Amino acid sequence: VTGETDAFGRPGPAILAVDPWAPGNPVKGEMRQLLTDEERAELAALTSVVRFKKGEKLFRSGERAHWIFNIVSGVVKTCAGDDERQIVAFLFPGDLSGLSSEGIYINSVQAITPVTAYQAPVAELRTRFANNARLRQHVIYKLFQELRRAQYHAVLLGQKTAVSKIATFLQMLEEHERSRGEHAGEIHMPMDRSDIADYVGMTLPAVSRTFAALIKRGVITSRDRRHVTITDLAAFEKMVAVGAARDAGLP
Amino acid sequence: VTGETDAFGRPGPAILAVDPWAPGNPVKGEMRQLLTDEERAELAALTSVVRFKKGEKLFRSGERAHWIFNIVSGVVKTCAGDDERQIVAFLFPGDLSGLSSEGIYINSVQAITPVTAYQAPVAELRTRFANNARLRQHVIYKLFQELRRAQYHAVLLGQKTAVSKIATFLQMLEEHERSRGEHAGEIHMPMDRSDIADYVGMTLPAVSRTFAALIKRGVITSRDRRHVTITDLAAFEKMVAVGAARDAGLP
DNA sequence: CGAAGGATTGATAAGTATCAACACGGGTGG
DNA sequence: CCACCCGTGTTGATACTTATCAATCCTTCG
Repeated sequence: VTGETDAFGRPGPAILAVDPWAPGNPVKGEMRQLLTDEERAELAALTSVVRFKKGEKLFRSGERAHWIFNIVSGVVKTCAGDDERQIVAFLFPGDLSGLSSEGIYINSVQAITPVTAYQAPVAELRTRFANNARLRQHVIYKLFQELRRAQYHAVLLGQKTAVSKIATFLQMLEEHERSRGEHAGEIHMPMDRSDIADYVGMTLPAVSRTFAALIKRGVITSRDRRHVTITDLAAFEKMVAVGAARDAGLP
Repeated sequence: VTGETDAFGRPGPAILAVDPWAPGNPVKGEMRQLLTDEERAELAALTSVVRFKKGEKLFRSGERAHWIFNIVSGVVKTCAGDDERQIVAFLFPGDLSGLSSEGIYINSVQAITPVTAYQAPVAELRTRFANNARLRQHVIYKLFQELRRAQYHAVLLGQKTAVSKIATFLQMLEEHERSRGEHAGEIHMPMDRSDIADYVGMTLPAVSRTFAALIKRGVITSRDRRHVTITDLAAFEKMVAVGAARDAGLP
């Protein structure tokens, strides 16, 4: 294991999540690093660091689920089954990947930027689980988090108009950045238009048109294809699924 | 606590799920009761039985999350936020409900049939958690299960045509029945057309028309509004999201 | 500089949302 | 027991929106 470090310069796997039960977080909706430095060091002993180039696959649906991955840097897309046109989630640093059923991966996961990740063998992780109640608790927290994100994704997909979908998508990204203190007034989209289309349930041309429409109406401005800024917040929020972000306890 | 029993005549809370890691289940995709009789008895000591009439709400989004619910009989719908037109899941016996963020429920949950449920206080459940590693493990299994269901729901919502959505929805219900050994060649829909519309992201008239179209094409037959049978399996499967059910490891 | 993949834009047609009227069915009260 | 009534579901007509197919533009990388 090399000396891979996170954004705070600390080594070892990291799990970012909001506590599902404890009220009164310092900042509402802000995610915390759940693992202590000791736990991260302990887990680091099990794991190896792997790197993936943009476009490379971490694993495919149907393969034996030998590994759990923990994203350190970069972004990956999670596709349902092996159909790349069905994106069910984007994963960022601090997220876990490797969902399986009866020992078989049920997703295909692909890097959409250069990615660094920790890789832990499931078998050893399970024995480690047996001895570490706290770790299990943290995994539960993280799964709660993922469930909330999946629900919000469903809300997005349930929207009937293209502008609602794209606006909701942008709000997801903004809340995501905010929850990890990276909010800079500008929303960064690491994925390409085609990935956005597959995530929001639209075609690529429709996504392109919708961004153009939002810009034309003065709701957002775009520095380049991957950066947008919300310029008319009132109009923007009218387009977003009513109260969904707050109600869903994003992220 | 009264002597509430499950379908097998055993008392106490029940968690149904597929093991995410162990291969070689007796029947592929079949859910098991995760809790031992002893664990169920132990949990029963914490819980009380509650009953809800059709249409009654178990809890609302925004309320303090004091309780976790375990469905014993009946079906509930889980709505994102407090918007009843955003159904993110239907829950059946053996499922858990009470997802929260920072101590606040993020869903509104409503009975769509008469419902019996166990109700356990979160505070006590957390202390019980600390002493029972197995129980935590089971909760993790169940959350994996829910995550898979949520992903499959996203696949459904991502479908572009109405017949794909409805066919995928029917296949979800069929797989659901199959996974608990209730499959009888006929699919039962406990929810009304309006709930289906809110779940698949369509309007009520569109749902109605789509069922009519499937019947007219001879793909399904309908005994009454709540029971359908697939009569042309080949045509049916062509309408379903390609390979999604198998790939997603349903349920 | 050229090529290849990603993104935008255009024209057309298919499909669903919408609005509205009507049929059905189950429960209630006479 | 029957009639009525209200909630649920079906059906119809129209307008809007996005999927689709296709051509062009832009950008990035070799």
